[in-house]
Amino acid sequence: MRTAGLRPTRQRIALADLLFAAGDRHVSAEALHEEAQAAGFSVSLATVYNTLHQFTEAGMLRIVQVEGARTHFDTNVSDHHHFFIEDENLVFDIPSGRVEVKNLPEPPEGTEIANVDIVVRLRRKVR
Amino acid sequence: MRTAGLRPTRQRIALADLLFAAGDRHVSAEALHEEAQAAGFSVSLATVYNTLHQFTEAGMLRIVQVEGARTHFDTNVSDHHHFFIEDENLVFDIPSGRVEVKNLPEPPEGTEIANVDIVVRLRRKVR
DNA sequence: CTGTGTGCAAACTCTTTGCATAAGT
DNA sequence: ACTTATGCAAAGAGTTTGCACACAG
Repeated sequence: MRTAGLRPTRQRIALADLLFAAGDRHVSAEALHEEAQAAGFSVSLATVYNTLHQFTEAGMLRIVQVEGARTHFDTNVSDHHHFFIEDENLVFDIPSGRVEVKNLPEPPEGTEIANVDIVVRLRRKVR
Repeated sequence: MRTAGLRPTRQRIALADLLFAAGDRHVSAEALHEEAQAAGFSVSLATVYNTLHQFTEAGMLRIVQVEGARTHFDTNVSDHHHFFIEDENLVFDIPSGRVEVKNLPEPPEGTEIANVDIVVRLRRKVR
């Protein structure tokens, strides 16, 4: 954290604990905020946003934009793709190395590919 | 339009004209609203939103969610994917039939794939 | 005429910002 | 002490909604 030029404040440490304790996670700012409250320490929502963005700039998180409005932050910063269950606001990784994209067209004149995002939208089976 | 159970009102007709006159288009509500104003007939932004959603439900448009916040509506309702130039808010189709996804993993127990969206994010080459 | 559509403004959701206070080093 | 972070509340962007008036059938 220090190497990223970020002061290890209480709030940042607490949020980092929540984020990186378990394996890969996908959180929205609001979800993380609630989680922090539930865990008993108070952080303002604004600070959660700030912190998430600072972590993102430091390369510790990446942003996954799977739906309008809400932004999801992913603790897995390697190159991979996502499942998304619409009705539940749930994002999770597609096991990496599995998906392969073939025949990507050349990008138009004067542009280059920044990255390729694949989102597989899921729905619950109604039985 | 009538077959979709939608009354062909002035506003709807005018918006449909703008949308379907030329080939495939990708518009945001705001962009279409401005375009209507520029074309000399007044439609309220709320009506543009309503109309776009009604057209979407009628299967005449599809929603492309490539970035946070803004929603893009696509007049090409066939199965295809998109290029997106971030800094210009520009969405356009990847020539269909070209891209192919291999090795898609099985969706988790109890879910099924609703659809697969591929967004190729582009950036302008700086020369 | 009757019912659906439109326009306006207010409400809403998610996110960002400004500024005084608090906390790290 | 000096500087950077935090918290709050207000502002902002995009979208939706409620309700009176207008218009298509």
